[in-house]
Amino acid sequence: MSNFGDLIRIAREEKGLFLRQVAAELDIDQAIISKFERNERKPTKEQVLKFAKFYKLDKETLLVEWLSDKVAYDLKDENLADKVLKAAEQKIKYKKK
Amino acid sequence: MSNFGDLIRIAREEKGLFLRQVAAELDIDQAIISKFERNERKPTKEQVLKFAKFYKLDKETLLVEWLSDKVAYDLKDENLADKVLKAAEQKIKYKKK
DNA sequence: ATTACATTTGACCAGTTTTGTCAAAACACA
DNA sequence: TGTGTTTTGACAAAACTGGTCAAATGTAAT
Repeated sequence: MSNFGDLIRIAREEKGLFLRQVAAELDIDQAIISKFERNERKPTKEQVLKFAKFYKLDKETLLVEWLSDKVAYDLKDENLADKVLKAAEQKIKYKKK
Repeated sequence: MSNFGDLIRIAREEKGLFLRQVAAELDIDQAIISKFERNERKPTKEQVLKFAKFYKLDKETLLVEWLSDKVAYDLKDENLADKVLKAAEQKIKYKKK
């Protein structure tokens, strides 16, 4: 199962960059990026988009990864997760109309 | 499409109670309950359980309503909602193992 | 229109959580 | 040991939440 941290760590390693370099480029403290890569902290949406652009990753893929991490985290203690997701789906569908 | 606010408003009206009375009984400010009923504020989990008990509503139903409101709210601006929910479902399944 | 009561609104505060900064500690390895 | 990278943790600033209260608004009866 993938997650946001893995995606950006792999992307960075593939490009052979150091945290320091990415930090300078994106203007985000390298300690924070280290935490993002280990899923210890959640980035903001703006940061997600910065990573997508810089690493040339698909924006949508990265956003989905990030948002689903968040949702999964919110529901982590809930044994009702399945029902909740189904109900949420209905609500979102309904709102679209 | 139902939501948490509607459920507790209907329950209160069926019992013919005023906000003031419910507020006193549950020890929650009546202004806040008013906001819960209009979905202007989200209650805490403890408050959800208080309502379930007081109105004799099914705990699980109310919790699902509350959590799915929250998830739907988080995804309200995202046209990726479907993908996000599917991904979140996988992540939750995966974690259970 | 005035009274009486219920609900809603909005300003404010306090406590919590989130985000960012930094330097020191830990790690890797020549 | 020395050099460079990553991780950790303490701290502060900013953003978000939840609660309190009083004033404003709504509603119905007289």
